[in-house]
Amino acid sequence: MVRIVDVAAEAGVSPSTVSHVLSGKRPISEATRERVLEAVRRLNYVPNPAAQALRERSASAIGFYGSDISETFVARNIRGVERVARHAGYHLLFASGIEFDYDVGRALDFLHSRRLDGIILAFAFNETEPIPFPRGLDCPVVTINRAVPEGYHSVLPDNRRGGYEAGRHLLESGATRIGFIGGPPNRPASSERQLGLARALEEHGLALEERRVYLGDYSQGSGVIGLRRLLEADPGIDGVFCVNDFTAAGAINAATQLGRRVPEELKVLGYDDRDFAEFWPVPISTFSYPLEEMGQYSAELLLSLMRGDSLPELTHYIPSTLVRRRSTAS
Amino acid sequence: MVRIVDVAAEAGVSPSTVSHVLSGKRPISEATRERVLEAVRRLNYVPNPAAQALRERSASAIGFYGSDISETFVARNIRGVERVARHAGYHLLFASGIEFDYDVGRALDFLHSRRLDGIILAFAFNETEPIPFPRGLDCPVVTINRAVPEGYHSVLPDNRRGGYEAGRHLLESGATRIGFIGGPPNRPASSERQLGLARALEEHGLALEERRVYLGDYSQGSGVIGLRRLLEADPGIDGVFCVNDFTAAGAINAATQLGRRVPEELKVLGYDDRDFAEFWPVPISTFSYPLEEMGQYSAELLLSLMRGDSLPELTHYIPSTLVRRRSTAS
DNA sequence: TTGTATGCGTTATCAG
DNA sequence: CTGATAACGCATACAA
Repeated sequence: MVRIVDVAAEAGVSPSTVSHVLSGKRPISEATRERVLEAVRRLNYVPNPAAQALRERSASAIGFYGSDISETFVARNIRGVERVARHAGYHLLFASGIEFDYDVGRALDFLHSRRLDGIILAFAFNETEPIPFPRGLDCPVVTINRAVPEGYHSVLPDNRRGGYEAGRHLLESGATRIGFIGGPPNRPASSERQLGLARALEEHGLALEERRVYLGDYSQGSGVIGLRRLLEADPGIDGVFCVNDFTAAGAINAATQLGRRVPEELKVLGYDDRDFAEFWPVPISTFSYPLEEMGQYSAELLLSLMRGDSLPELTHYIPSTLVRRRSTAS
Repeated sequence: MVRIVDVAAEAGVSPSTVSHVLSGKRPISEATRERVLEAVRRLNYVPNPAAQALRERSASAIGFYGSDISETFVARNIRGVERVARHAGYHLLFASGIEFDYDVGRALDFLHSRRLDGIILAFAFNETEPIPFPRGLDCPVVTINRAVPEGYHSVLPDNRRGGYEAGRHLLESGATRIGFIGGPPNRPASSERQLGLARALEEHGLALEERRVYLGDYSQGSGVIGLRRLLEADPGIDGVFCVNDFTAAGAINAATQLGRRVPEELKVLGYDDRDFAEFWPVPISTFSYPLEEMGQYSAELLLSLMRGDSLPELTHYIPSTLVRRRSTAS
């Protein structure tokens, strides 16, 4: 492996000159500069990152913890993170929750043992549960899609607003007896969307009636069952907001089987903009997240923190965007 | 940050003793051993990885290049890789193709600059194109889902066999006039599945007739168009093998619109086992890949290579598994 | 504008 | 069984 001294010898200068040429941290005469750069090129010199890290007390690396990388949303976050990180000269060290039995504490210890300059934690939507959260970390941390008690900065989708816009959209498309098929009651993503929906209805002088709410488990199956239950409770329902596209797909399937035409007799609105939403037999109206942007934003946040900036707001809400398709056409 | 000398002081021994206790590379008396371990615990000592890397000439890190991490398949590969890598004490450095405009060479240079001990390249299925492949790397490399000219080891799905089994399955479920909706002609995944299908038909005394083949672009839309074309060319078609589930979904949509009942009048078989295949209005029979296992296997391969083993076969085929659902029920 | 010398924290060689 | 010491490759404080 070629070292800085080799380059120095080749260029006929001292190692420190080579170092300074490369870092630009002190003035160098154009002549020697050229010579050094030429030598670097000729020998194909790349600084040894371990030596740099040892010397600089910084690995130039950011840790990315993805609770479940095989979940598209987490995977898309990482793209945004990567773009910003690499641009700033940082590498990404990867750790997934699955390998640590979703024990964030252990995963963080692991990342931490690598002396990273910062850590980003990206969580899947609809995820299983509270975070058994870590002890004191001595590097900046930003979380995506999960607010964390201890006051770390987090980047979150604005679920409340999404739910509100869902309500507005269903009302605008002509529905008046509107139901909700959600996830388990303890999941913020679901309950906040429900709250948003309720507010939109209230503003319109309507209530989100108890009997028109079914809480399932985010699955397609709970869309099927949920829709049946809702129609039993109130056969006049003409619009359903589903907590995600899986549930919406199930609801549409069930509606079709029961002979209710979507969207003519029943509007169905999903969330997440999964790939299949676009080409479902009845294309599903839904909300899409700016997932890469969320990754990007969180990385920018982290870089600020790493620079020592102290940023005021700890929670950063990112809006989702309504995607209009046939399932809610009026 | 606590260093090895601190631990040594705390335990009343020399740094070298601490090092040896931790590495187990030379005999240590039980007494000092205990004392050292106790000190390590008390001070919460973690060796500085940069110093280790500098000294050991190895970063204990593996590079993972994912051509497109937001593609579920690549994402699931990484899980298998991670499991094996971490178990062997390696960390994962991440780089995605998108950030390098899919220029594998540049991405590899990047990873390489980190002096990694090995590199895994995972490619998406159905991907855009030939690999502009890298110059001489001085560390072991294994690719997933893409054979590479220069003789690197690669782990590939057995598409030929998948196509063959698709043909057998369609025949067994009663179809005799069987068509194929594929991807672009230059994609090995598609053409190999087609070849496998053709062979299964031939063994049965049937031919995969030209007019019963439509080559699209892997999308849902090409399933729609493809099925129409196929039915125009031969209204008697009673079975279609689609190159993936998107295409199969489109084919089912089109069939339904044309009044052909699936599976009663037409069997449709997909590939990939996408999430929606399971709950498509007509659940889609398909093939699932052992994606994590492929990741695992490639990591094991890489570790062997890193140990200096020289392994004979360069290409390792992994079979996919038929998943029987309603779309091909007899 | 350039060069010399030191230390980052670890491991391993050599001596005891 | 244990300890002192050198070296890994770099960046910088200091000297010129």
